[in-house]
Amino acid sequence: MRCRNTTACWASLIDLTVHGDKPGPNRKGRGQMNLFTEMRALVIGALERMQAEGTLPAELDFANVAVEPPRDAAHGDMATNAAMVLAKPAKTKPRDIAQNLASILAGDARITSAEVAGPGFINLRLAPELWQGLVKAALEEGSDFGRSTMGQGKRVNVEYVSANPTGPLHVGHTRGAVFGDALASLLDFVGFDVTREYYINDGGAQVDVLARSVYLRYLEAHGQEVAFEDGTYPGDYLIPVGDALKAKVGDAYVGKGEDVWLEEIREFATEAMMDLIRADLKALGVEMDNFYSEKSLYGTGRIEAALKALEDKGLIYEGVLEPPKGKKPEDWEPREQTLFKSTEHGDDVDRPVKKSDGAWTYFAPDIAYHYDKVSRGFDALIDVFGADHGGYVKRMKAAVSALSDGKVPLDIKLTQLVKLWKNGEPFKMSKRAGNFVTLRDVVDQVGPDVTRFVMLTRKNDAPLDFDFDKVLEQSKDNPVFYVQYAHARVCSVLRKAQEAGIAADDATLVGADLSKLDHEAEISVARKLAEWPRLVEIAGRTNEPHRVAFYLYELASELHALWNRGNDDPALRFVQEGDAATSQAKIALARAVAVVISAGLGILGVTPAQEMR
RNA sequence: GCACCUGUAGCUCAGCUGGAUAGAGCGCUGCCCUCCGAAGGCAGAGGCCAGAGGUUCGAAUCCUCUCAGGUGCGCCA
Repeated sequence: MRCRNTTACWASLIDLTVHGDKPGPNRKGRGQMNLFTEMRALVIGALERMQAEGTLPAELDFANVAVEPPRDAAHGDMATNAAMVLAKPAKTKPRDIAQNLASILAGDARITSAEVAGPGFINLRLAPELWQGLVKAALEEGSDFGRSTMGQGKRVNVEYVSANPTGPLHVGHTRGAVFGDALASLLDFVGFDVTREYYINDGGAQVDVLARSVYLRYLEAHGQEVAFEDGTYPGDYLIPVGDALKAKVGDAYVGKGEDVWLEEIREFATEAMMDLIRADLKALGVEMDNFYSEKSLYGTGRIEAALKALEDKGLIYEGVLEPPKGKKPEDWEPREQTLFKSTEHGDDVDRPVKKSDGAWTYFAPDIAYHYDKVSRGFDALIDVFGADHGGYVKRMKAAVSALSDGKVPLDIKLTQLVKLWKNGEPFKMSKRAGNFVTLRDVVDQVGPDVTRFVMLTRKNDAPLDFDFDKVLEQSKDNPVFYVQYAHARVCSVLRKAQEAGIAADDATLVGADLSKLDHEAEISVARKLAEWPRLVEIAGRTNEPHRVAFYLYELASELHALWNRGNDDPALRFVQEGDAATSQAKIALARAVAVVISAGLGILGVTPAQEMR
């Protein structure tokens, strides 16, 4: 196991060895079908037999023994590295182990061939019955096919969006929202108990600015001329808030000083903004389990309690920080501040928790918030930040490490910028100017499904180009369309079967004679289907939902390829006129693809299309 | 100056706790669609995985250094 620093390691949370030996019941009580873990169990069993026979030493660690899909399909269906991994500890040549192991494996009914290749790989070919069984399992388990118990029901808190309640969500937030939401769904799918959370930054100076901006709109609503100077939010979205305030309090605040209205307007405006944000999220299909208010930390002793916890560990002191080396602020002068000794938990410098005037820094409530998350008993935490917050990763991890005594891992995922394009021109946004591109702008134009899928077609830490024209294009160049089209084609096949008088409901298909599925082109699709349970575990282990999107593209590609083969070879078409039994077997395969696409899109939060127009 | 992220085909990007001859789409080249499933299909060319060392049976992947780009660096959240 490899951990980057002394803080708790995310990977340590889950047992990294694949445990498919005994398929445990999932939440619906159904068995789990994962051919890779099944074959790995077979390999391990064979190795143990070799130990019993004395051809392998008794004391061996099988943790690194893997059964994987080969890169080149010509190598077979699956490959194991067992011989190479074990050669050294067993003090034997890889090929000797491999020969022995291969002959044992070849004796199993599920294996049609086991060949030693390359430096000591064993390439396995699986009996057709296994692929047929897999298709059947996919149909039986439906949307639960691929669901894993890897997370062991451990509780994970995923915090995402957490935009300041000062305006509507913009495109950058959209990516964070989609990413966080898909990640949460993914973790749920692999067996974690997930809480989706939004941290409302309603305690800082920015909500005072909001209140003053709303006050200006309020005066405007009373017919006054107002000027939006620097340091106010000039966006139009505050006009209705000013109107609403007028409707609520009449002219009670007109001509009055801040001491009269600031606090109340702040409350009013923040609530209005959160309503706006909640509506934005809903339009995107994001639903939080919990909204956590920063303000609730102030005046309740909770920040003090969190800092006390650090102090009790000897991690708080009064000191003076060194100025930054390269870019020295003009007005730099040494000041004594209250500091958190984050360097003891992997940070580069200690961080201030109090400003020079004695007020808390923004970091203090963040510490308290994460302390609260730890106290609520989560086994792991995930924060999704914009890439511009990359500088806070280490200090946040340090804080959580200190507060949980290294027991609760915190993974922080950064989402990179989204570049918008339209008509070949880049779209610019500027929150200050008040004319930024909002989440609504995007969702209204292309819909939530396209928005979500496209946002996940790139790794979270890579910049993303979002082209309004291209994402709506109905062609193979557009992954959204390509995947949706595959699902729609299956739906079309089902409709066609019905027209031909062939029963194609799932109950019938499960009972179909799948032994008819023996063509290489069909097995190829089943082989890709078999990767699904494995893929979601990898994606869940790395907290990378984009892998699901890429997999779905590959799976769709397999279906399209089979469909195209049907153009040339009528025997490969799904609906075989006048032959219900054969049709049902082929349709079962297609339907299994649709089931997985549907489940995968479900994780991404995208609705599968029944038909394309 | 320091930290983090990024560097893979002409372009945009995948690449599995390290695995075999590094993949996809676009673009390019060639072939195929009068009709039954072409909002296309098939095939091909195209790579010093930024560079240099190291660890390993094995490195795009792990470690060190260098180069290039991005982001961030107390009294802003």
